[in-house]
Amino acid sequence: MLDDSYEPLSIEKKWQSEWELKNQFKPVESDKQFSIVIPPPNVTGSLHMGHALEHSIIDVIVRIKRLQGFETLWVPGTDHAGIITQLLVENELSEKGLTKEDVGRENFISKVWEWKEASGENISSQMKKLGMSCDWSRERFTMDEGLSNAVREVFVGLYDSGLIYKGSRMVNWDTKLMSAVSDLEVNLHEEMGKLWSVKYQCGDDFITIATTRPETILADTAVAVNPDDERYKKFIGKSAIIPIVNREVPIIADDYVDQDFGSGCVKITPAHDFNDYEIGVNHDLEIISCMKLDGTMSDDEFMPESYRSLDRFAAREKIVQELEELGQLVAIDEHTIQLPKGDRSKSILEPMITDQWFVKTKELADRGIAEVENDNMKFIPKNWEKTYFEWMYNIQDWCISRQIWWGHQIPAWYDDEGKIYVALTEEEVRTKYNLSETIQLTQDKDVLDTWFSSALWPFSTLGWPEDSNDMTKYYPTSLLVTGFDIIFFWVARMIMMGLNFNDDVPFKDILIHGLVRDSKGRKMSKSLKNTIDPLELSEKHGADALRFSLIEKAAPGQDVPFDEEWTIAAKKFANKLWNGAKFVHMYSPNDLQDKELEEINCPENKWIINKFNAVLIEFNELFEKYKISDAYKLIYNFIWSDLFDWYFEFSKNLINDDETKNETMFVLRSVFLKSIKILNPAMPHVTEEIWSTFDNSLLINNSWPETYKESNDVKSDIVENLKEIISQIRNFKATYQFKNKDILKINAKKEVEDWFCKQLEKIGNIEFSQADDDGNQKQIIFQSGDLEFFLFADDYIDIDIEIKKLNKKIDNLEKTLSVSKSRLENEKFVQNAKEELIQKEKQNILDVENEIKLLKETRDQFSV
RNA sequence: GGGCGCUUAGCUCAGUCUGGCAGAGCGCUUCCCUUACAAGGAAGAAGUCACAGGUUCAAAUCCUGUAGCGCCCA
Repeated sequence: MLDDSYEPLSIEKKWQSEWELKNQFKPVESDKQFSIVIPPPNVTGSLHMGHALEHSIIDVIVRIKRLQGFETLWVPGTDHAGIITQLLVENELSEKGLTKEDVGRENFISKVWEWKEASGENISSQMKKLGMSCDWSRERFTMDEGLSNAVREVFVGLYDSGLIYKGSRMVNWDTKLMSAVSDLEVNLHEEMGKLWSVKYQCGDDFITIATTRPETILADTAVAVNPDDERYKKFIGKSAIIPIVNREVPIIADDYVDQDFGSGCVKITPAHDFNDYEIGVNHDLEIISCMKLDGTMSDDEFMPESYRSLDRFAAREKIVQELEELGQLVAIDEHTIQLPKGDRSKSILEPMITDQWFVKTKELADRGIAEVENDNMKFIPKNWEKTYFEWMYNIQDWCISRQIWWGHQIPAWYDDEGKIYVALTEEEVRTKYNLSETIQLTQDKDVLDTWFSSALWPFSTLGWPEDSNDMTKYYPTSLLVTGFDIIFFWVARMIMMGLNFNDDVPFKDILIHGLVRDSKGRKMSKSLKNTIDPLELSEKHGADALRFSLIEKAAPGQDVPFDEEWTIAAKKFANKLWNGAKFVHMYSPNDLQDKELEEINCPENKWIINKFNAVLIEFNELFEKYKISDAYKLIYNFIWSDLFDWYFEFSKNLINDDETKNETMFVLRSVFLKSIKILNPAMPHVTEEIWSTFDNSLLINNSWPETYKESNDVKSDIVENLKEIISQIRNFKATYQFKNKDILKINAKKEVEDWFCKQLEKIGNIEFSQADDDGNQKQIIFQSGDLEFFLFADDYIDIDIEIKKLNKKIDNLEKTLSVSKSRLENEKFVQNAKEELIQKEKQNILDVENEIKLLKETRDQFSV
């Protein structure tokens, strides 16, 4: 039996261990499969609201598919988050006064693994507390042996087919991490900076350039003007002298120069700016670097000694000062600049020319585009495919090497002369390239971008490159659920890799969810102190409540401005279910016989069954379209209003009557339990607990409910009229300050069936009276459909108030009537509108006219 | 500069694809501890569907434009 009150925490714990113990999260063999991989959270992370939302959506889908009889697999796991994890362990070391260089690469890596063993289970255990039904036996980590093999295999495969190359290119360089980072990991911050105007000598004349980065003047190798700029035409082809280093550089013409920006004349520093680099290459300029990888000025010969090894920002101040002393600083203006900062380190990034590994993306992207264009993969909502296309059409080669230690070390080896050999292992290199044992080989020190291994996730987690059973069964996966913020980082790359190595898409549907924001719609961030801890919420209100409150609000692609009120409301709903279950037990004993629908005779029972059918059908349709929030709002309203508020009340009266008792007990229990089933994927714990008090089986592996055989009996429609009459009576009572339990004496205008009278008497708290209507007494009328009831007004009310109320109603109805009439009077409407609609309009006029007539009669008799 | 969204009740949002009398939850007001449930029940108030044009018999919905807000990419 159920406890008196609903206490989520204890039942949630109980069912979580029960399900796992009974292996309920593993796929059960079937002829149809549903598979999904988790977007792997960072191993360093802890669960935030975004995860809670994403996982709740996935879990609902997974649990529904499971109930629908699919062989359902949800693979969990985490990624190794190269940069963050390394920083984290470095910080731990620095507390002991050590650097990673002090302990050495090998020791450092084992320290990271130690950390992972100790703290890497955080997210998974938090997910378990929320009841996520992943197959934990298949949990994966991107640094696992199998996944590392997949990474090497893919690297070698791409290299051998010419899709990976190594080259000296300008990349975004993080001077703090001492590593390259990807274009995507650059965040531009708009900040107030300065624009310095500096004049360079040019023969006897001067030419003034404008720059936001004066410290790079030391590496200038040209000055550029726009070829159409009349002011500077005479300078083109001449040379200018770079101050301080006194380097003579050419003055070139290039369309890139904006005549209206600054002086219309720019310095060109190919080694320190992406645009300048391109110009440098086009004009065959000398490329000189003035900065070392750690962001201090270089020690090269040309560098004045006082600048050598000076930090880049100190160098800026010094050079400005020196230019001023030289009289070459013309002006300093305020200027907003876009500062590129590292996504992880937050330090200001520096464009640097370095040797890096790249994936050639064009060819891979073309195929990824085609597969979405031809609908082999669908974005939901569809408009996100534009974002995807936009990026894929303009894709740049992907810099995949990182100069850090934690990650997949690149499977490339060099001989003494620096020649590159690529294979899975050193041994294979020797075989593949036929190298003798005497040749010394050293492996590339760099590791791969974490996203490189994440890109393989939908197949590396299924055992690829081994020819595994899981691969055959579960690839391509059915669905990916993720946020729009990683369409580029992750989704696009998975698509490219999946297609290239498996000749098939990695997933068929891509369901995009929004961002969880605070209740005012602001992004959640630590600095705003508006973050919410999902685990805390779950402990306060229950995991079911948290899950339901997220599910109910998460329309595809829409942001979720979250409010704890929702979770509180969802907990109230769970509590309501709890009490509803107690009600069902009380009115319907457990040893009940199953009944066929043909034996159901009561209109009230038919009514709830028809309602349920309609709800289930609509729920299924919404679910197929991934409109999960709408689907659960629908069942929520059905359970609370139709089932609990109305049907439970009807059923009390039916069960009190021996004739209608048995079938009602059956319908009550059956509709309740089917509803619980639909709810189960969203609120798995409380529904399982309730189920367990009715049935010995588990709900989690039960089957998805089916509709009852349709009952077309129009009598069940009269239940709607009954509800309306009851509402009108209650409204009357509320208006005139009667207590609900005050019994009103009501007359029926014409004969109504017994069942109807009984329900009306009990639920409406009225009593039928046979009082004669002599036609002279004022009446209050309750009317719905063609049913009419009345009471004698003088017995109960203030006539004036009632007249005002009636007039308001009549006004409203007349408005409606005139709309309908004007339509029908409109020839074009009659010609163009569907016949069905015209009929509906005609019927509507009759109904409304009738209603107005009644109201007017009532009013007129009051006015006498 | 390019792209994508959003603007509907006090709040948060459905509804827009596929045109047919404006919806939900929360909040608010009033009444009620009625034997499943006060974590509850009943009743009620509340909207120029951002604005301006257009198409149509009919527009929150389709088209054009404007304004405000947000996000992404340069």
